Amino acid sequence: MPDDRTNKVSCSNYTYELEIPFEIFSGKWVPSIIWNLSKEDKRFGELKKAMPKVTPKVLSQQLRMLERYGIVNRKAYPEVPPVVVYSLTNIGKKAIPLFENMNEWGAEYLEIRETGYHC
Amino acid sequence: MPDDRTNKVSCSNYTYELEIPFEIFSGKWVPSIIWNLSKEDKRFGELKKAMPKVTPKVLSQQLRMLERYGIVNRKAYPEVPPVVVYSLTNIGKKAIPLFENMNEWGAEYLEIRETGYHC
DNA sequence: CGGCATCCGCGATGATACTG
DNA sequence: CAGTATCATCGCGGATGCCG
Repeated sequence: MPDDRTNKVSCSNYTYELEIPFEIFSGKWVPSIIWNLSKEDKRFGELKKAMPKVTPKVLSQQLRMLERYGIVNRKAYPEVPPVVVYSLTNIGKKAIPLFENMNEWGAEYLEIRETGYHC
Repeated sequence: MPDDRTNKVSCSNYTYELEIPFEIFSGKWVPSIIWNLSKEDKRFGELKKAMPKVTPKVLSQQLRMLERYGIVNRKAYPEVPPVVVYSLTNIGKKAIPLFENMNEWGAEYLEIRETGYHC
């Protein structure tokens, strides 16, 4: 987690910069969140609808965490009922290609390991 | 975890193939393991030396898991004292670019977020 | 609608000691 | 050298309920 006051990750606690994305993206629902937001900005309820198996509490938690990390923007409109729109920040958007590559690798992995395997 | 008998991940339990790499690479020390093995094959003790903060138990656990997923090869030579060499499989090697990209993104992230930040 | 407060279980990780 | 055995811990994530 980022520092409480600065919301920044500490500089020197890593052996490789590699550990930073693994720390940031390690939440159970983070990949799905970013995957969804990469297509379009979404309201809390829309995200929730796209991810039926996550509870609101945990979804909210992970969104807040991503916000502190500077990966997502949270924009709240003070209306009744409330409207809250989440979007990816610039650095967040720069992570999208990573996720696309991961997705490709995942497909390749399945292909290699599941060939001839009845599903 | 892979199926007990086939050691294969199930075909249909994923919303996106994206979830597969996140499942496989989610172990706390997995990034370091793969990062190390991407440079050269290594014996258990060499890996342990390169990762001072992991206990042998957990290192062994995560190596076994990666072996079941088909990411690493384990080659044991029946000598005294024993020699065990770990290496990346083909599909494991195909993940190296992903890790390099993650590393780059991590560096970029630090640069953006830590500019002007005293470490 | 978009949360937060509270309680809780469990799996992943860690510490320590021991072994073929 | 390359692990296993045992026990302890700890925090993520889930369930439920309430609120502005």
